[in-house]
Amino acid sequence: MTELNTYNHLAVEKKWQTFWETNKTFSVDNKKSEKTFYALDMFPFPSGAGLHVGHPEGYTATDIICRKKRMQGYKVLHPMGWDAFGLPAENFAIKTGVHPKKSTNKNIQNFTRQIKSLGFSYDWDREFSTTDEDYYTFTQDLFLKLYDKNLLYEDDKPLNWCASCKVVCANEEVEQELHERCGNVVTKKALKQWMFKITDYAERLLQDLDAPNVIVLHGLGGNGDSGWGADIRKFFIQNNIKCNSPTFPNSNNPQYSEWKIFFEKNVLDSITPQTIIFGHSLGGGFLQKYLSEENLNVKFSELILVAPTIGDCGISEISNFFTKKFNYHKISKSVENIFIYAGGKDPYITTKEFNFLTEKLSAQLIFNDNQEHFWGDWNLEKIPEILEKCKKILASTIDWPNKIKAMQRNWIGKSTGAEIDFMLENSDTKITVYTTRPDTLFGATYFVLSPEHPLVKDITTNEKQGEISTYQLECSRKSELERTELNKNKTGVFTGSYVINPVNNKKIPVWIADYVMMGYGTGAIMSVPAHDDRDKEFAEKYNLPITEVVVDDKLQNSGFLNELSVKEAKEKMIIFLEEKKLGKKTVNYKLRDWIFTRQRYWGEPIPLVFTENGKCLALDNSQLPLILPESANYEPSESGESPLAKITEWVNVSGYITDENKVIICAESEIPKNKIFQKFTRETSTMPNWAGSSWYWLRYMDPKNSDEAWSKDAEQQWGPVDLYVGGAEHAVLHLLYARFWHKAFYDLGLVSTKEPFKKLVNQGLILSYAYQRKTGGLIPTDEVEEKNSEFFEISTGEKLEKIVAKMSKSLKNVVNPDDIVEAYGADTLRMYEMFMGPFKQNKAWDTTALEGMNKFLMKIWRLFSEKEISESCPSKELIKLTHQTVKKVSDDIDNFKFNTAISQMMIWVNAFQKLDTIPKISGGKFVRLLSPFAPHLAEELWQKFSPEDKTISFKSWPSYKEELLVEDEVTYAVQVNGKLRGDFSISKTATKEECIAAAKKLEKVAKFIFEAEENGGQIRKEIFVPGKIVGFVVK
RNA sequence: GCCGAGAUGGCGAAAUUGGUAGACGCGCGAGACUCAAAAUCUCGUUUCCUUCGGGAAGUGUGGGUUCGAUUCCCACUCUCGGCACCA
Repeated sequence: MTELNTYNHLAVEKKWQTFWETNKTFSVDNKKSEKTFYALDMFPFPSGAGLHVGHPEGYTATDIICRKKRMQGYKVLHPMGWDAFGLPAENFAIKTGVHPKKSTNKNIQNFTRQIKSLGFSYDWDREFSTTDEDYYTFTQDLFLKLYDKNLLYEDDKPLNWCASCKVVCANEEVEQELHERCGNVVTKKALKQWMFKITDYAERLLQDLDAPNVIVLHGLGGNGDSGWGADIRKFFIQNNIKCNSPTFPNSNNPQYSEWKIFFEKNVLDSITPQTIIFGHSLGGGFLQKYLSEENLNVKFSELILVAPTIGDCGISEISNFFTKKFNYHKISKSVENIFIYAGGKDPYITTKEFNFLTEKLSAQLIFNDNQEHFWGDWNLEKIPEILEKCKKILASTIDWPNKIKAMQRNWIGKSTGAEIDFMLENSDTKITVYTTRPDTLFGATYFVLSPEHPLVKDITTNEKQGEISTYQLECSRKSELERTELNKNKTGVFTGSYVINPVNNKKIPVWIADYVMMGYGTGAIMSVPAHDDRDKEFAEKYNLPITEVVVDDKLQNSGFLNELSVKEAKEKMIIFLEEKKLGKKTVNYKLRDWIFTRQRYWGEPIPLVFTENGKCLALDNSQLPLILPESANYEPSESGESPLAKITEWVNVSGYITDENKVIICAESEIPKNKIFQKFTRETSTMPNWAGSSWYWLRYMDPKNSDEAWSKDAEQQWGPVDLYVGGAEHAVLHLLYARFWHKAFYDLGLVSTKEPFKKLVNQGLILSYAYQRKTGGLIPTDEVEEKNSEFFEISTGEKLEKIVAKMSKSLKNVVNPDDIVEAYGADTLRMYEMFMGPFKQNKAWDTTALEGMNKFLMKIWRLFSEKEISESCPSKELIKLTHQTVKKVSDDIDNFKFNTAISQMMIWVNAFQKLDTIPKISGGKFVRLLSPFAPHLAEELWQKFSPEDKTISFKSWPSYKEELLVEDEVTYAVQVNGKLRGDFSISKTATKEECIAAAKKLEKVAKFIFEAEENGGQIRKEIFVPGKIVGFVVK
């Protein structure tokens, strides 16, 4: 092979990486731009093991999309950084004695080298680590903002304790009773901890998972199919959001009663808690009147009143809409948020009236001096404030995989039911239960308290005291795991007391049993063994009575509920309970507050101090960053005390309290005159590693800002993240915490969107092959030999099965990206990982297929270096192929179908390699299509096309012409009775008759029709699908 | 048990308003080039039958709708992932 044709991937890749780095090709500034795109990879924890081949999978996908967006003229924010606080770094430090700061920095260096070797187009000027003082000063600052917002409290209830890591963990970090970090059993331990009130946000975290549906109500003389109302509908439907803009009857001469009937028939049912309603002019006026007089079943999300009529405005046609004053209080209670868009030049409604309405509805007013009535056939472009609003709605609507949304819904665990009060027999003690089936109250035949319920000691009769205490002790000794594992065999003890069923005054026995948990509902249940499996099992074991109250969705033995359906009975029972003050409708969540503090060294110190009286105060902002002390003994303790607690000179400090009730630490000599010098002790716990990752996407927008975590301008410019790519393992950890903090930031006015991540995509895992014995044991790869596509264990000769398994050191099937880059190059690794299979699916690593990809890239190299690039015009066929390829690759990138995009590029190469010279116009398009996938090779090739360009990165993305995609001649398949019998080619302009005639002429078709006719059939039907199929039905 | 995703050649997989199932790649087979090998190129490669023209079957299973179903509907089996005594 000649020197000319050798592609030296090591040299070429290094050359371009250096070029991009020294020229800061991918750096972006924050100057305002119309077309921006923010793509984010879940930033990695820089582990000592280095990069896994799974990392580049997601990184390559975002890189492809970013490189394409840049070529399409977008300003692209594509950052990378390090999530470097946390247990593994610290555990490594304890094992080796190397300070976590040192090992972390070393790991970051290694990760940086590895990631840079793959040629991703990150803006490295925005890089940071969560462990940087410049970064965690703002983690602490934000913590204090949330503390001031009263979202934190101290609690000393028993919580999850990992004895192996000697650390408390959040509920989200416990998987099947095991600590997700180390796999050891988690036990309960009572420790004082800071808790985040994530439960305050439960409803919003749940609701905002669902997309809104938008309804637009037009005004007087308007309709749903013209003007900006129709534009809004188009806008949302194009973005996959349901939108309805109905046309009201007789809109030139409207009657309220007629509109009301129409609204109730066509719109009302579609109103959900996620609904957003735009009402223009009379449409807004109508809705005010409707909400003022009628009750909706649900409180909807947003009401956007655009130049709303508010009363008699002198237009005779609508006088019947406003016979009496609105009940503004009732209107504002029907909806979460109201916005009013008003214009200073509105001929019908005065500014004074708008202000009046805004105040009455506690709405937000968006006022534009120059707007008139937002009317007519104007399109959305002409009403920028409404367009802005639509974009905001879209930005707050998340496009996430069902799986992740389902997991979050499940974790939040909302249920609706009732709390019902039961009275203890012969006593005025009241015990409340929570149930989702209030309809079955007549079937409650016994009553169970959790063993930890505070009332147990009060209600236990003297003779049962001993038995109960023994049982309680037994339960407290069981670990959570045992309690769950033994769930097949329920246990419990009778307390000796009875409660009275409030609907039938029957006395029912009170038991305690550990299948009822203190943490959910009220820690007490009414048992309906006929209609609950767990209650039934328990009742059967202890011979408790069972009363059936529902048969085939009909209530029976249930007094006033008899004959009702379950749904009706639930409603009626709740009304009954509320009227008699025996209970109330209740919503319950499984979500618990977020246990935030950790008893470890390697985390952000918490900027809180305690006075000598034990009062907790926040540090003044000027005290940040509160630096993690350098020379700590970072061994954790058995007691759950943080290693920081041992550094007495750090813990014990003095200073004074400011007028804002914040603490400043200083020497006595520095105290202002009117302040008292006093002692404080610091909070010694640290934050969990989730803290740093709960706001990092915002820091990338403005990473060098030393005054604030991010500026408003930067946030408005880039937020929210357009595309977020990472593994599904963070479904209820990072992704829930991040949404929670972001919503709190939204409430604080720090961000302009309700959700942080617009589109979320999870890549599949990259797995490896492993070899399994019949008995199930896995054999390391190097102890296996292959004979005729079968696998045998070398030592025993036993036949093994090839299976797919996670990469692991012990199986010796780990692939190191460094080795691949060295041997085949970054482009090969990138292309291979994209070609392995569908992006979202798990895939097994196959080295021979990787080699195949390398061959493909070398084929491309030879195509453009061995053949002359000519000015010749490609054939019609090849022009068509090139345009098809442009379309396919463009569409596939947008849809994360990288595997088929690459297939199409292979088809292109296979066709063009048959030529003697490569037409420059086609080749240039191809190289640009290739560049997001294999940027090094593409840069190198681009020099052959356009040596005056420094880089291909900003060349325009190729376009295609729709009309060139179809041929002049099309091939029709011909079917007889649904079976393929032949095909023919014909001009694409041929008529149906011409095609059918041509089909009948085909020998085989004629034969089958003839045979059918021989058997007494005839042509019953002729089918014609333009451009595709001609069919005959012969019977 | 509940929720989510999925099942197509020897293997990874394509195929969306229902219209030629298996694109593209890996592997395998044959050939060309070569002293030879590697690399490269060309051809073939769902299964079964075949008189070599072709024919039949075929997308987890069983039904249904249709001229026509991988695609839509009903019932079921299995695999993977998550949650789980949540009243």
